[in-house]
Amino acid sequence: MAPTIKARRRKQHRLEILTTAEQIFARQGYHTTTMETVAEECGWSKGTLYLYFKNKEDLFFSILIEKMEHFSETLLSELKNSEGLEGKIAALIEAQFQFLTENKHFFQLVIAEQGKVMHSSDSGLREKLVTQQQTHVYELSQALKEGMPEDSKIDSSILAGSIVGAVNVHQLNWLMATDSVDLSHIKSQITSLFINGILPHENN
Amino acid sequence: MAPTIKARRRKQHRLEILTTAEQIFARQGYHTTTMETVAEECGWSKGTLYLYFKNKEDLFFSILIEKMEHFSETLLSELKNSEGLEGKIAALIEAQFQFLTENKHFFQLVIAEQGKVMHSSDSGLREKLVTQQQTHVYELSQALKEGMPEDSKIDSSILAGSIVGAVNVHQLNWLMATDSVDLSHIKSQITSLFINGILPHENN
DNA sequence: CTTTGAAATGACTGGTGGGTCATTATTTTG
DNA sequence: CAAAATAATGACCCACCAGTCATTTCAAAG
Repeated sequence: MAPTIKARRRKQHRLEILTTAEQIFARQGYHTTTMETVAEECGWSKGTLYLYFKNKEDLFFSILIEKMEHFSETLLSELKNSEGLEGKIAALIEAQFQFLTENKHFFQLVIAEQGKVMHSSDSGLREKLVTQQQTHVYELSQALKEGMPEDSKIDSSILAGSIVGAVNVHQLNWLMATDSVDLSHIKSQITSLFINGILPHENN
Repeated sequence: MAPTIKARRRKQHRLEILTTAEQIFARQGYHTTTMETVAEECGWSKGTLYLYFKNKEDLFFSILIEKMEHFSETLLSELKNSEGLEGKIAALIEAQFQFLTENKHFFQLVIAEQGKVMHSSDSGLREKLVTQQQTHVYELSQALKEGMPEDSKIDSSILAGSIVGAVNVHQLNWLMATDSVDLSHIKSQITSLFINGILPHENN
């Protein structure tokens, strides 16, 4: 139990760096952010960063991977607690918007730095994140499937992907918009859209 | 009429550069592509590129802006030629996938380099492209509106955005996938999803 | 064939920023 | 308190590349 105290401080420092770096990367983008800047904003010196992360890419991917895990777990638990396909879809959309408003910076990163992920020089890190994202959508689709009849003609993975994509676009709009956007309106519209399609129905 | 011959050659050269650069940017990403590489692949020398484009960003944004225009026009004309909301939605989805298969590189750029656009140092170019993208979705939503009843509860701009987003996700999957993906299956699933929602209906 | 001006070249430069490591500060241990 | 171990520092190095410009090539005109 002796290492606990030192290890704990290390974890804490690491987390501080991750949190600060996340904000800066989100604000300035990966390439225009320097390790020097991150260090300053953290209150450490540049060299110290390299005691916690192998290099700039490692720092960047650590942010994405660790937060993505949290995000994924949150969504899945919401899905499991909801009944029926309609309920699950509503919960999925709701949870994504909820997470967005609490984690603006993270979403800015995910959306803006897709290219950084695709063209990373560290194939190990890239693979890890890509796999994680695929697993994420797969698990969503499995959770949705639980609410679907056996003989449904709907491909649950396409459904999951479509919902994620539709939500993403509006999240991006919201993040970039200068004027205010009514998120709850968007939320209910999308939900109704996926449940009812364009056919005239009673609205929620 | 004397300048025509020279001007035409210039246009032609410019286009060759744009086309080649598009491929390289798509393959390697913006930041890992050097002007030297572009020049080599074009069969020109580096200095020559600067006779046609002010700088690297100008080259990059020119690709996006000029092709986006083409893309937008194509979609709109397809929408105008389709009857009814269902027809328009089907046409929109169809046209996007069609354009995708004919312009892989362009979509890779659009998806991967969102961050480059957001964090560009040239605010003029950035504004221009962002406005263009907003206009694009707005025009799509107006075109969809033509097929909608006056009193519809559906917000056409949210509908347009959602379709674009849903399609994007699957396009991204297709672009990154190592194994083959059945695009036509995805196409018909998405179409049916937006028209019917998740409710059991007769399928197309 | 010569002249003239536009087009093309590519060696060179200057700024940048990731990553290192010898040195210094701090903490722990004996 | 001293010695040893650990943490933190930041000046420095160097690879990289966008952009330049003096020089050369080419083509058209006379």
